[in-house]
Order: sequence, then C-alpha cells, then structure tokens
Amino acid sequence: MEELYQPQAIEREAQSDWEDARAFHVVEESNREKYYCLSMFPYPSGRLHMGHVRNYTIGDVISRFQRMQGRNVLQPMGWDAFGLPAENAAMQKGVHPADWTHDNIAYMRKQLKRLGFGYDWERELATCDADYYRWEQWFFLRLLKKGLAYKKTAPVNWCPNDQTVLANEQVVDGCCWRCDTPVVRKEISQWFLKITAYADELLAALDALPGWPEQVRVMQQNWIGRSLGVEFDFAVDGRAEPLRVYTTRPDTLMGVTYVAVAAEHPLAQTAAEADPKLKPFVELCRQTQSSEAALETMEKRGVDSGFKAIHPLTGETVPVWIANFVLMGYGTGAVMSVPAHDQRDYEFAKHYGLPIKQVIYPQEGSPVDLEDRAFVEKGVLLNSGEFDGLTSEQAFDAIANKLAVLGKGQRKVNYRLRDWGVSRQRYWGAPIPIVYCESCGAVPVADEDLPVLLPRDVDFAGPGSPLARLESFVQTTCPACARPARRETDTFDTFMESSWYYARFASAGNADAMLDQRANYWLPVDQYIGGIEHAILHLLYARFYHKLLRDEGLIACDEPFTKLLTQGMVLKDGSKMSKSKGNTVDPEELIEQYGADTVRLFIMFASPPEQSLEWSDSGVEGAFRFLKRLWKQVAAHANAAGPIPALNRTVLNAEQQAMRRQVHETLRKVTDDVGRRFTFNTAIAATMELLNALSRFEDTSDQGRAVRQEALEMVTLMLSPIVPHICHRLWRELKAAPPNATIMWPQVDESALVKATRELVVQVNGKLRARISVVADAGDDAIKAAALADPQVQRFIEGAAVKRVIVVPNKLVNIVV
RNA sequence: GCCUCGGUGGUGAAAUCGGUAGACACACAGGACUUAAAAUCCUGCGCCCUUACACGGCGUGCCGGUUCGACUCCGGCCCGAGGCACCA
Repeated sequence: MEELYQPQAIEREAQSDWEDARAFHVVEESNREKYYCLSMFPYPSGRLHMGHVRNYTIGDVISRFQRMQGRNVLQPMGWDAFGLPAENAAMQKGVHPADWTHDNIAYMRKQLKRLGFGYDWERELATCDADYYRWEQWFFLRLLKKGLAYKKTAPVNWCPNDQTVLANEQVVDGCCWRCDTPVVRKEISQWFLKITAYADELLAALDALPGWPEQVRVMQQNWIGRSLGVEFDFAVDGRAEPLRVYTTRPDTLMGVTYVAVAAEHPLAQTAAEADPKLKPFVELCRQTQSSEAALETMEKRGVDSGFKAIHPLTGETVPVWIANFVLMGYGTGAVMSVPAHDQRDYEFAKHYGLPIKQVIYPQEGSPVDLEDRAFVEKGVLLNSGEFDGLTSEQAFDAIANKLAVLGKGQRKVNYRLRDWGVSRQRYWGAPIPIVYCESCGAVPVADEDLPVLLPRDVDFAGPGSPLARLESFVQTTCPACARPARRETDTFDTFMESSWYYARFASAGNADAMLDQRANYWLPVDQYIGGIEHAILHLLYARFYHKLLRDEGLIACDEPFTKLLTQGMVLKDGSKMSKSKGNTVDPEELIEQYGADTVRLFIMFASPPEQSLEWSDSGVEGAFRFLKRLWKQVAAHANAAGPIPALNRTVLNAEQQAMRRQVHETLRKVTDDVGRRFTFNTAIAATMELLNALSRFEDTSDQGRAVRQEALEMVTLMLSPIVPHICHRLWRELKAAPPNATIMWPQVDESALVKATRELVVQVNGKLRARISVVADAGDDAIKAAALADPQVQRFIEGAAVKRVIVVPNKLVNIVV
C-alpha cells in the first residue's frame, strides 16, 4: 500500500467503480425495507455553492448509512429548472434561458458526480422538460374541473416605465431595480389554487408529523393562522351595499370609533370620484408594495372618505377612513377599528385625532392608562350597554349571537393563509393550459393537446412577457367551439414544479401517466433534507399538492415527508450565501486542492446540520490532515510484515481490552449520532479521538495487531458514509478484497464494554470537589460512604452538618451541608 | 412590524432527559526533526489571584427567578439570523 494519500486518484477510481457497478441504481423490491432519502433539488444557477454541498452531503451520509443498514435506498437528483435568473441571463447576456439552464445543469451534474454522491442518476429529471411539466398542466386541468383552481384579481408590483411585473426581489426601496422608477401596485386577473379549502387538514396533520422539527410545525401553524371570529356588516349611509368586516375581537365591538377600507375598495373608489381631494391619497396608496413586511413597517396613513358607517348594534355613525395598511386582496378589504384595544388602531387614532373609547377593563380592577398605548388584553366589558359586566369570553358569544339574531353577521373561522396565486407573467415557466375564447370564456386545453409547449423562439427585448408578444403562440382556436381564440400567456409559479417532483422520481420515465404504482412503493419520503428557508412556502405547498394528488387517486398516503431535516444556512460574513448577494464560496477549488472527501468531512465536522455554519477557509486544512493521518495509520499497519492473526477475545491483556472498549464505545456513539441524532460533527470527533488513541497504542504483539486490525476496520466503516472514497480504498487494503454493495454497518460487541470500576464526581453544595473511583456495581450506601470518606471532601464539610446526600447513578454525588 | 431560531474561550464547536462547562478541531505560542523552509511529530492554550502549585475564585449575551444542582427550565430585556406569499 502506498504511503502517500492521493485523493484525486483514489476518488476517480472509487467513482468509476460505483458507476461500473450501477451501485446506486435501485428498483422496487417488495421483500426489502425501502428507504427514500431526498435532498431538495437545486435551482441550476450555474455552479454549486456551499449550501448545496452541505445539503447533499447530509443526504448522502444518511443514504449511505441506511444502505449499510440493509435497506433498499432511493436517493434521486434533479433540477428545479424554471425560474427568474434564466430570464435575467437572457436579458443581460443574450443567452437563451433554455441553453443557459441546460449548460448549468451539465456543469452542476459534473460537480455533483465529482463529490461522489450516491444518486440514482437514471431517475434524473429537469422541470423545464415538457415530459415533466405536461403532467403539471394535465393535473391543473383536473383541479380546474374540481373547482380547486379559479381566477380572481390580485395585486402585483408594476413598473410603469418598463411595463413589466416585478418580483418582490426586483423592487429595491420601492423602485424598479433596472430603471429606478417608483413601483406601483396593480390588480390583475390571475389563477389561484384553493389551498384554503385544505387549511384545516394542513393544520391538523401537523400533529401527525412527529418527524418534523417543532420549529417548522409552529411556523406553519402560525402561517395558516386559524382564528375564530365574527363576520358582520356595517350599513353605509346613502349606500345600498353594506361594508363587511371580520374581527376576532367582537367583545370590543362597542369600542369601534371608525372603519378603515383599502384604497381599492369600491367605497374608496366612489369617494375618490366624488371628492377630487381624495384622489392623490388613493394614488399614493397604490405606491406601497404588496409585501406584508413592507405593509407592516411603513408609516400608517389614511384619509376620511366622507362616508359614514352605521354601527350594527348602537346605530351610531362612525367615519369610514381610507387607509394604506388595508389591502383589498386580504379578507374583505375593510376592518373595524377599536383604538382603545388594538395597538395599530390606537396609533392611527392618535395621529389623526380620532376618538378612543375604552370598553374593556381588567378583571381585577387595576387602572388602565390609555395615554401611551392600547389595552389589548381581555377583561370585563363596560360602556357597552346591555353587555356591561360580561367577560370578554362571554361577550364574544353574546355579541356574536346578537349580530346573528339581527341578521347582520355570524361566527366565522378565518385563516391568515391565502389562496395560492400560481400565475406568473414570465416566459421561463410552464405554460398554463388555458385558451380564452370570446364566446366560451376560459376554456381548458384538451388532454390530447397537452403539453402546451413553451416555444423557444421568443424576443426578450421589449416590454412585458415575451410569450404575450409571440403571436404564433397566442393565436389558436377554441377547444370548445373551434373559433379563433387566444392562449393564456402566463406561466406557472415554479413552486408548482417543486411541489411534486419527489413523487415523479418514484415514477421516473413514465410517458403515459403522471404517477404510477411505483410511487406507492417509495412514498412517503422517509427523510427529506433542505434549507430552513423553505420551512413555510415550499414545504406547505408540497404538503398541499400531495393531498391534491391523493384526492385525485394518484397516491395513497397523506403526507409527503415523514421526517424532515432542516439544515442551517451556510453563512458568509454573517449573512446567507446567495447568488443575489454575491458572497458565495466556490467549492470546486477546494475539491481540486484537497479532494471531495476533505470537503465533505470539513462541512460535516464544522457544525451540526440544523445550525447555521459560518464559513471559514481554515479548518479544511485540518480535515485534510486527519485523512492523511488515517491513511498513514492504515498504511503502517497494512505494510507491516507478517499476516494479521485472528482476534482472540479471551487472551487480551488490560491495555488491549481498554483499546477494544474504546473501539466499541465509539461505535455505539457513532451509530447513535449518525443514525438517530444526525450530529455528524460529534460522530467525527469521536472517531478522531479513537484514531488518536489508536496512534498511542503501540502494541505490536499478535493480539495487539489483531486489535488494531479490528479498530481500523471499524473506523473505516464508521467513516464510509461521510468520506466514502478513501474508505472504499482503505477497505480494500485492510481486507485484501474488493468492496461490494453488501458491506454492512458493524455491530457493537457488548462484552467489550464491561468495566470493573467507575469514576464518580463528588460535589459539595453543587461545586466539584473530588473524584472517586468505585466498583461498577457499588450500591448507593457504599458510594455515599466512599464520597464522605474522601479527604478532599472532608476539607469542605468539616465543622458542618451534612443535610442531604444526593447520588445520581453513574454520574455524581452531591453533598449538601 | 409579525412569526421562528440562535447567542458558550482568539475561532468553529461539545456537554443527548436539570448533574464534571469547553470534548474534538482551527488559530496561536514553545519545542523536536531540517543547512533552512514546508510537511510531520510533541507540549501548552477560558479569565483572574499567585513567585509557583492547588480539587482556590470567577465564567455559557444581560437582569431576575425556580432547584441540592441551571449552558439546559421560567419571566423580562439586548443583539444576530431566517421567513413574511413573484428569489429559490
């Protein structure tokens, strides 16, 4: 065996062995336990970044470990290939998005292979291929038939200069990123999927996901935001149409002093037409962005519309204000305002000198100061006429009932979650398979005419979507009446593609159906791994889509991902590594310098997967040094003269037994760290400790060499999921036989773990004062006596009465004086 | 602004269910080898007190609490990160 560790040659050889053996290609085997391990597929941005390397190394380690447990492991890979950056590249560099994307895929595929990930490449897919998105189009038409897809207007960011819809990311300080023109909000007609129809199930099923991090479940729960409240009407003076609002605090209804409506609300529009002085404000409201963060942090402003709303219970009139923080698209576009008991209403009322009427008082009668903030807690009603004296909870029912009796309102469950808008006014996406006909309206494309292919020859120079300008695409005939008609020119949100790719991997290559029975063999995904930044949107949409697929009879299970590992972000200079920030570290140079194993080892060692990882170039060197030491130790052992004798457990001396004990203690820990805890960093640390101990173990006797042989085999097997290339080679050197796919994870030898004595810590009043050694099976009384007898302990307890002695088995003794 | 997570030596981190704080590394310092450097190996490495040693004191963002015992649990704050529906 060579003395020098040469990663490039070793890795090339290992990868070609795996490829020749089709080592990671899997098929359904009904008699074997399956394990589907999936890492979130990448957007083909050009090159892999450290976030990818981290994500895919974690997935590969878990996959290889599970394979060594004997399971039939599916680990596929593909490309989330539609998206904005491809179109930007087209505009900036003149490259066609399809070419740009395919070039990037080719490059990144090569990089993934160079990292040695064990993917079943025969299942690879790219979402921009018509073979993939045709099924998305087909499925959308099923949803349309069921009424789960519908059209309505919704706001977009609009650049009046470029005549283009902008993504939130393309709005910088309220202006267009290209031309700096102030962005306005524009309401346009778009397609939606009724995720709110599944809100209750999506919420309830979170409890059935014990394999998901609590953090993610809580975030999704809050995002869905189920609330029980009351929806009711204010009559409006001089208008036939009432003003509908929703509140979760009907107990504060008697404290309403004004009503606020969105600038796009019909009432505001009417008011602005009647009173030209209101027009500038309504215009101003259009200049705020639609993002929630922008809405919540901007200055709250408003203007009196002149309309008067009639309080449904008192009959008093309150003014209707037009406010910039109310959006037409969310809820009813109008909110009741109770400044005394809502902080935002309070600040607005203070600013505009609107009345503040307190109707809730603390139950215990403590005074309330409304001078600098609202009183938002629940309490007892006062100044509320017939409801005086009721608690907030009682008043909720009393007021809800009263409104219902009057026919003015009813209890209603409301969700913060809004329906999923899937229309994008862009070229590089899956075309929405709809045709607009003057006589038939929006008509679905016939199944046999799918896919609606995304045309290649479009012109990127010009305003708006290139697809909408391509007459050869737009002009078609109506599938219903065969008269001339126009195609939908919007494409799908790319979350549509990423919401079902995990299922398609399990039905790879089927040209006749979206999914087949193979999906029911592999699904659900046993372990899903991806960035914490996807905790809400992607993961919620995928859960929703899964239920849609289930209800269409395409799959049998209820949830797509049994276990979820959310890896922390790879940070550089304290913030997320991303294309847009341009602070990425290129893994390729590191691989060239040290090899893939070193990069994999370092990234798994630097921090546990769920935590964020602040990148630093130092440390990679340390990982490389460790692999060199490992190589050297195996080489020294393998190259020593003479055959390695068999291990005979019955004749080992104390030192040999101690060495073996550490080997098996380490194996036990690493098995738990890798298999259950996913704390790969501590697994590596324990293996490093073992190798350090092994290098101090200089026994060259027959049994000494046998112990070392076992130890090195164990180290090789334990490290092989993390650094598979070097281990592939070391295994061959140690066993003088080629490795094959059936290599199993080793078993702990319990008999090697037996210990005669045990060290305990002795505390006095919780402070460490001594260590004692006791026989392994010592009872509490013997341990107490030994602790109290210790001279060092005596020093600290002399002259005081021992009040209590606490013995914690196998850990410590605490003496309280 | 709202939701979620995090904060431990010079640095990345460990302490798995409330029980020895700092494992394992990185960096640094000293030494060995070398004509020299690199590589490699060995030793030291939280802060303070002390000539020195100690199983002395202090110490896990800050303030307070619960407990025999708190990095860990509770309350209040400060700072950082992620998400907020058209980046993916």
